[in-house]
Amino acid sequence: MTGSRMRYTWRMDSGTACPKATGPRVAVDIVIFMVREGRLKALLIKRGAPPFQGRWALPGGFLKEDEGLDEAARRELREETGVADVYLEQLYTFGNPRRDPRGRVLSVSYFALLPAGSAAAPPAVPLRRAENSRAFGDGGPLLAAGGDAEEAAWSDAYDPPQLAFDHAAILDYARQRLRWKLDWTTVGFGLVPSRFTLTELQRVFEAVLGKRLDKRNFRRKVLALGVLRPTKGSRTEGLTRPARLFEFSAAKFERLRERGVLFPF
Amino acid sequence: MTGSRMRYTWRMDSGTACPKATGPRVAVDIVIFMVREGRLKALLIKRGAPPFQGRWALPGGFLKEDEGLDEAARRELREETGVADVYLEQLYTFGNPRRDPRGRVLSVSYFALLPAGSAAAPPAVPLRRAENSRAFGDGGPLLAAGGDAEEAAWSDAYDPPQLAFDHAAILDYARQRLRWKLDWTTVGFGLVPSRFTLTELQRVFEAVLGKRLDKRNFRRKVLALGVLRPTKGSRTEGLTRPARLFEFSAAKFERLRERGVLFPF
DNA sequence: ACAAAAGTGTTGAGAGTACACCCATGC
DNA sequence: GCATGGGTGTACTCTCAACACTTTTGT
Repeated sequence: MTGSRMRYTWRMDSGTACPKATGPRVAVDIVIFMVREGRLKALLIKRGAPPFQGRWALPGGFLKEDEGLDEAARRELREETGVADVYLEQLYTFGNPRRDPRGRVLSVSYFALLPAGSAAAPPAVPLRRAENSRAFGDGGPLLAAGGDAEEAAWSDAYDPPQLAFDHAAILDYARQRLRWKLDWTTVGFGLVPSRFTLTELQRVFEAVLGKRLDKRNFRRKVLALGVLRPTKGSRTEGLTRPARLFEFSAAKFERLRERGVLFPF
Repeated sequence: MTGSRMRYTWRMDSGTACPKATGPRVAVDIVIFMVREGRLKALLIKRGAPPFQGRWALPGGFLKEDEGLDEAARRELREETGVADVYLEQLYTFGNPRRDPRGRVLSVSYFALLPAGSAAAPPAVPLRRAENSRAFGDGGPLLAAGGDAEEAAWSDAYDPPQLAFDHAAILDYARQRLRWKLDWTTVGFGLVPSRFTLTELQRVFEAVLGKRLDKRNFRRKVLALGVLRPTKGSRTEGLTRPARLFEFSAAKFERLRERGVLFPF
């Protein structure tokens, strides 16, 4: 048996004095992925307050009363990046009693996928010497509760700096999950804007998987899914032959669900 | 915006008077799977106290202070079934603010796999008219905090009775995850005792997938994994030719990890 | 005409699926 | 010797991986 044998007291009321709902605090942390410069990046925040002041950490904040988990994650996401309507999936809940030196804090972690080229996010900066400041400002990030001087930057997801708390494990896990799902589901389309060329899509897959793919095989496979619709448009990258723009066809989704190809959840 | 705009206050101390750690309460609920009578079953508990008194629910209880999530899940599992050292995996965290009528309760859900034929678990009883009483008794189940008259029974996992809270969704999700992982990982071996015949293993797979499998293909596939070692022993099921007993060879695991076949986590 | 990326087919290997008969044992 | 489950092999299909050249455009 560990030290505390106490069982929480339970009360039906909700908004009054203590002791009321006495549980651990719950943080919602998000791994926000995006492909930039041909690499998979994750958004990090520099903590402005102890503990781990000055350390990089995942964006996140505390769950509010009467707020759902997904809702909280979307709120954080919006606060950090200004985006809504992106792919968001719950990852795992980390609950080591010592993961936060301040006391008991669970972290319900999520991962989100931002389309390559999205605006409303901090510029890509080599994180080791990040000098960029906050590049957004509606509600302000919650993470450094009480802190100020924050920075946000896109870090290489495969080579992050030292992170606060157990955020390194969270990031690792998110990377793993993303890679795993990339092959068996359609999450990959979440990393690409609504209209994209097949080469762009391939670059995104390559960035996540960390290896080159064969152009012909990739195109065949992705087209065989039957969820891409060619548009009339094309995009000319530099001074060369224009590439056809495709878009994601939500209509053709259901066939895949049945095959179990889509997100299993 | 929802009603409460309050942000939790944060204090460094931990064990004193309130206001201290003010977060939602956190329950740990477990879907305990087992194959019996050729069907996939899940262990359910009849609630002895409101809310949902008399309703069936997943076994579970509240997270204790200073207790890790996995630790809590294992404790619950031990309390409900007496077993330890079985496959246990975190499933998902359910956080709808209205999921518990008493107030805010998160449910960190797990699923566990018990080897077919394990003792120390309630007898199989048609759940609709379950008459069996508690068949175990070290700490006693935590779930019906304050309740008494509990029962436990194995329900068909594909056709459960009406469940309390959002436990139906949790069970659904667990079934889905189990099925999904069965093909791509080695979780299936968690549902089988340490030594088993190939037919027993096949029956378990069939119960989970809900369909018949071809004997020859099944054997080829499962042997091709290279993680089964034939033992000297055999088991004679009834009055017929004895079947070879196999065991799981943990040694040959690592090859699979690399191929990504093992649990992705 | 040339540079630069877009686009396109074929072949071989391995995995999955469908399918039917002989074998060892207890009675 | 027979009933019962244990155990085995082959052919077809499909998916995946390897591999190189022609086309279109802007300069």
